[in-house]
Amino acid sequence: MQLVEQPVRSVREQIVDTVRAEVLAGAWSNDEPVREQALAKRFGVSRGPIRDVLQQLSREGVLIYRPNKGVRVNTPPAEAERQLLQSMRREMEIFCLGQCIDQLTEADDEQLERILAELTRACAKGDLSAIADCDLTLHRTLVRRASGELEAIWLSITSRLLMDYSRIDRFDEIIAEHEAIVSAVKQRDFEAAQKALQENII
Amino acid sequence: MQLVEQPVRSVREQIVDTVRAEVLAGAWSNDEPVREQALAKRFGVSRGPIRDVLQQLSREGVLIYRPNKGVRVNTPPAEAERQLLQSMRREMEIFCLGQCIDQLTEADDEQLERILAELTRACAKGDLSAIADCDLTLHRTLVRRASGELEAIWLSITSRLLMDYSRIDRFDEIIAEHEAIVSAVKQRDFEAAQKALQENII
DNA sequence: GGATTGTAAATTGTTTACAATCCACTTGAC
DNA sequence: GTCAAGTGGATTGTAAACAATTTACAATCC
Repeated sequence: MQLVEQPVRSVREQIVDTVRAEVLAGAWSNDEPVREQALAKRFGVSRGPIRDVLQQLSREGVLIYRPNKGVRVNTPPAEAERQLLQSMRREMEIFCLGQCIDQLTEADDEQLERILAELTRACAKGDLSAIADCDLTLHRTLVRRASGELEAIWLSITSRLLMDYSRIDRFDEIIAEHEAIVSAVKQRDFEAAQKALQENII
Repeated sequence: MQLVEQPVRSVREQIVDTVRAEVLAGAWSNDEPVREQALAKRFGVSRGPIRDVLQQLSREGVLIYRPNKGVRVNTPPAEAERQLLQSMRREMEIFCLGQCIDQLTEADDEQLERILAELTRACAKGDLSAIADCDLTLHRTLVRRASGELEAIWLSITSRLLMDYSRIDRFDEIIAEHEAIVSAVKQRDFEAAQKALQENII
């Protein structure tokens, strides 16, 4: 019998996160189509689960799907849309912060620290894919604590915003900004955490 | 060769819209699980496409998925979440209205009128499922004209908000509010349309 | 009697096979 | 030489069979 809520992510979820991180880091070409069979072979599963993965990432806006033509990497949103999405992302994260900050546990703090350490290591190595994944995961952890319902919406907004993540190169800024967030959260200082979030989401 | 953007919806999309409308109208029980095979038989397809449909509706928040246990109807969001989602929905629709109102064509006007007529007919018959579908489709049409990218996000917000649509019974108000929206849009009156939207999204 | 274990049916998850569609290239007429 | 239709390979869409998991119920033990 299972005592704690399963931290075990299904195979499909792992593939989703892996592919998303790679796309956000710019590892894939924008024009080249994504082939189902190639991914199936790479991850050692059949095309069925891969199709699920591609469908989910399409709904997130990371990939774009056209009937009978498969999927390809999506393009970043236009400036007007980007501003709207940015505004919505801020609104959501601050809401979620307010919802969850008072019921966070030490285990949550430790997890945030782990992600932060992983982010630092990824920056040191210049591993864009890992950096994108850590950045997303850190924010996502807070959102999820507030509401699993909102997580899916938040993800489809934020993924689109990070579509040009590969342009980012100021690693030191990334680390500093996320250190500020984690530090404020650990002290349960809502005002400071909110401020740190605002400055990170630009 | 295809000149206009394909108005032909795939079979899966049609099933998605049908099931969503039924769930929003309260036609399905909240506790009873949704069985893949039953749906496959009903729509005359195999389980593959049905699984795609269920996955999409789960990501929209209409259904909720648990590994190895299938899906069931989701519950409406809590009050705090509801207010956030409502605020985001308004923000999005008004943004989309501003983006699309100046490039709408007469064909768009006619489509809006058709949906409005369908909505009126559905209200006369008291067909909750059709009412929910028409309501959603009318707003969705405007959003889609502005941006296909935003449509998916908007849908996952609005579907959750309409999860307790079945409570609605003031059919005359529904008709009046949507008539106001369509009327203002047809006159390309942004201010009036914005006001009508604000009053409809409460 | 109540709890626990074992078993069979039902359901989901995955794979495999096949049909439909698309795409690039060839072929042929003009 | 250019453009059109045809053709073969590749890719996606669907269906059906198989494996893994869950669920309900019966049998067993204390």
